[in-house]
Amino acid sequence: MRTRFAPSPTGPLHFGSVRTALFAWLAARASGGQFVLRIEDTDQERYLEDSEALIMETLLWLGLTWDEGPEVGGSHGPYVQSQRTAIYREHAERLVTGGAAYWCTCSPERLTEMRERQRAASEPTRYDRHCLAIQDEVRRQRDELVPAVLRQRIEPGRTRWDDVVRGEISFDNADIDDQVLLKSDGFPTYHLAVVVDDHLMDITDVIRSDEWIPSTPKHLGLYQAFGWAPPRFAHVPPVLGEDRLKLSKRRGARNVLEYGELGYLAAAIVNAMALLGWSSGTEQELFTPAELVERFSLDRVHDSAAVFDPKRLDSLNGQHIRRLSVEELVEQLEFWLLGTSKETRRRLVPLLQERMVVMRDATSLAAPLLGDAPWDDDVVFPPRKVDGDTAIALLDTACAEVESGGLDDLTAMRERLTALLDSHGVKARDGFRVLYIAILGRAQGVPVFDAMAFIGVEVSVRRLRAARARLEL
RNA sequence: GCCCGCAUCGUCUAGCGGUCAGGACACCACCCUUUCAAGGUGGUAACCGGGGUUCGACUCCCCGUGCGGGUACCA
Repeated sequence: MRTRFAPSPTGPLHFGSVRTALFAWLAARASGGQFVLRIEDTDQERYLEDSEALIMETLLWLGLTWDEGPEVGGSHGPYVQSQRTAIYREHAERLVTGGAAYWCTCSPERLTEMRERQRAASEPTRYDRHCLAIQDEVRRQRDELVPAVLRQRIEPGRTRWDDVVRGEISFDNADIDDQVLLKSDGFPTYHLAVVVDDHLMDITDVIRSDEWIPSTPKHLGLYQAFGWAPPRFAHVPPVLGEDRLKLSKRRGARNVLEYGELGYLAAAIVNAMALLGWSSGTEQELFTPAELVERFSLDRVHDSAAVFDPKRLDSLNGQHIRRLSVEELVEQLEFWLLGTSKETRRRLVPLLQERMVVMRDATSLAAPLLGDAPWDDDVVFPPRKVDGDTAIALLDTACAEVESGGLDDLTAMRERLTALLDSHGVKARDGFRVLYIAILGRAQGVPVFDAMAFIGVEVSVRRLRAARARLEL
């Protein structure tokens, strides 16, 4: 199987477009075939600088490597459509010769008016073939350099295909427009380019978003006109935002790379994307990319739109983080715990790992251990259910404990402090909040005894005393 | 307007004529517990509506409704 991802360089990739790329990649990898990356830059007006690099960076980050395409090359290149214009021109000629395409010099104004008329008459809007009837005249106009487009001549009949995810779909050709194949600037439209390229690049399975369903009959018509066997088509459902609208750049869908900056793991993103429209059929929901490759198949792709749920991503990301080995996490955390040594991170990981949803959480969780622990603005101290006397006694005792080597045996120290709280009639769960606030600056965070062991005797004592001082005021 | 597609808990989904309609996320409760998490246990929660077909429909067919997409010299 050979599949491809063919984005147009009109901006960064969002969750929905990458999900489609992922399905194409998984299908190729699952079959042991190839995955091709092709840049569809036939629209010069919408071209956006840097998007090509951004697209590749995104794919690479997620591990969606391509066997052929920009950067890596391949035997079916070039892989950028703007470098293939001669190929399209040549194929367009073949269509003209075979009678499957014709030139049209209709003005945009006439076209607009025509469509309005059709709409008013409850007819489908499609080209009325005005120019087809006067080809001699059109030829003369073209000689005089009147701008012209090449149109596909749609044959009467019915077009049907067996879509890999949708099943049979069919269209009455009477509803299909005589599609523009070559624009007046000489560039091909998507429709011509995609068919020529998919065929020339030996793509066996066209996996694309379902917004292409209505233009598939045109593509099928082109395959027929060229005398080529069409590929299989798999139209995958769209990914919707929480507003139930399709994710799009225009509506501010987030650039996938931003998830990396937020601290999401590539593996978790891939996992979450795969679950949007695909399921394994088993109850397993946590997958590594390798496991996905093993299990994926196009025929298990669901056929209705999926709303992207960020909470689900969070959950998956937390699970992937917990699946990481200590060494892997130590490695990955370098960026989030800047300036720390590997050894330091090794000591931190056990305290952080099960508390992280995104990598970025490590930064705030570890902050009181790596630097100062300024008190949270709305911290209540002493906390509820703990009277001042008890708090003072606990702080003083803890201080003494720490100074006399209590950090060498955390369990024993904890037990003695628990006993102290007991004697004051305060529950450990309430009383120890005093310690959390003193050491971490707030009542939640990494286990406080481990935190004290990490920051050491001197810093622990200083923080305990500072907290104690607040109670005397 | 015309064409196409889709329809199971709030969300992602399993289901492919006979199930107490299963799982995950989220939510709630409890357990564990030095906080927060993590983990464990349990719970609330769904087949869009109407007709058929059938001994029997979430499952098949039709209609309606809703939603999505297309309808460009954009992809």
